Amino acid sequence: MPQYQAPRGMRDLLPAEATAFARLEAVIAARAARYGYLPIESPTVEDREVFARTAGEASDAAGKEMYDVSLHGEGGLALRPEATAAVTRVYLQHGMHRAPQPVRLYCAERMYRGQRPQLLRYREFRQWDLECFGAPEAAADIEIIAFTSGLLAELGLVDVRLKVNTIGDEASRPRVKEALTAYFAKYESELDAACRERLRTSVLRIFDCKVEHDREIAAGAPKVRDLLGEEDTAHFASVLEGIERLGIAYEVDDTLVRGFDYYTRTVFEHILTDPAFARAGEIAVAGGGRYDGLVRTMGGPQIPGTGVAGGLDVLYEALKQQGVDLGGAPAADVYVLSGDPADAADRLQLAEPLRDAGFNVAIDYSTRPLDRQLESAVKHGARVAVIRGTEEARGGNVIVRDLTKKEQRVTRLAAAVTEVGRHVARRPRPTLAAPGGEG
RNA sequence: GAGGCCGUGGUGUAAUGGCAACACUGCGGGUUGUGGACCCGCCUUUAGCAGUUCGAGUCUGCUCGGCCUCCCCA
Repeated sequence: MPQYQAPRGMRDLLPAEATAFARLEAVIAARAARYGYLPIESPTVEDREVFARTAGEASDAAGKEMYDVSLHGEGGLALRPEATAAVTRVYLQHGMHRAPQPVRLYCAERMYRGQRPQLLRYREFRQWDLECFGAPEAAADIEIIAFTSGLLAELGLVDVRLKVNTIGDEASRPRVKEALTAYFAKYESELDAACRERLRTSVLRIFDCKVEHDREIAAGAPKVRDLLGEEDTAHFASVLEGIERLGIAYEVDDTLVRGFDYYTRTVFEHILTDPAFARAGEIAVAGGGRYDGLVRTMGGPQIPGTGVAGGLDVLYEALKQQGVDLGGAPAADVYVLSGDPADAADRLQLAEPLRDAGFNVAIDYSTRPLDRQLESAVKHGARVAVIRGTEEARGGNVIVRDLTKKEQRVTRLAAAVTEVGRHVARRPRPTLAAPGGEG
């Protein structure tokens, strides 16, 4: 065991995984852009209250699981456990509620929860997130769901199912709570400790309980949907109709409620169905819903919102489990070698035009014998070796050797780029200019 | 946070309480000298700290870490 290791529940992404995650994020970001969602980034650290006030007292993520941050003994800050409240803070702080609505925002950041680590559950994990502010219409919910289902399909994830439910708006909430509290109170002595606590703090979450007897009790509870007002019902009907029109498979789950108290009306989750992940609970690869009271809760005006967040770590594992090719770290295309132990500067100089031409070029810095250098180049995954400092490669010549075909050719130094190009493709180079006009 | 299982070089494995072994990888050296070969050597060792014992990788306790269940959720 090494002396130092990554903190509990946090992990390092090595080149192959780091590359795969970057590609995954790029696919999601591009899709978000296609849906008109603009990227933002926000600090890893926020005022503790941003989460504590919005998530609800029954939420562990924004309660006992929060990572408190202190500076010189002063507290009040926390590592963000979820995205929505943080993005809402950004929205309000920068006066985006006075920009043309709706405001559609996308981000992909790391989240932190001080939970006990398990498979696919880390203390530091990555989430992609879409938030749409200022759109009360069911169409916004539908689009968010469509985005997510489409994303998973685009990536090749098929072992997944969509659950949808409505929990009503804030006007219905007192009626819902009253009815459910009255029902569950009759069984209070039979409920387990956690649910007795929820009876006081967050009745709806009793539906989340996994204790068998509690589930039986919950099965007899009044359906939330039957307690809602006309507008809630109409909204939900529109959502369902919309998803159907788009050909998205779904199921209504009467007991689906989410872990944060700010949700209103629409809630949904995309659940993994592969047996490898089908444990006692269900693992959600994405989930979200509407939060029409959140902006006001945070001190802003009454502005509705709807959004979705998904775990990148979960997504990555699910795709891998399903055999989707996630690629690996791009190895160097070209390795520069030399038989001359004293030509370090020449090797460096030789690599530059190749790099400018778009090849990934690594250099063997050593003075090892040439065969060792070749062996090393192969083990580093290079496809082509460019060799100088030998008998053949003299007077402005270099050898370009295809390491796969084991064929080589002596060429003028000036023609090296062209010759290498016959064996490996140039890689596209990112630029600063926004493609397709202003971004 | 609660309960359970587990932890041997970089990786994968072995070792009735009695000399920690093997394979692969990596590094150094050699043979060869434009490659995946062969030979020699090295990688400071049983996650850490205590304890029981003549003697601990093996037994006990604590700590750290991983996995599973509860909890919670991505």
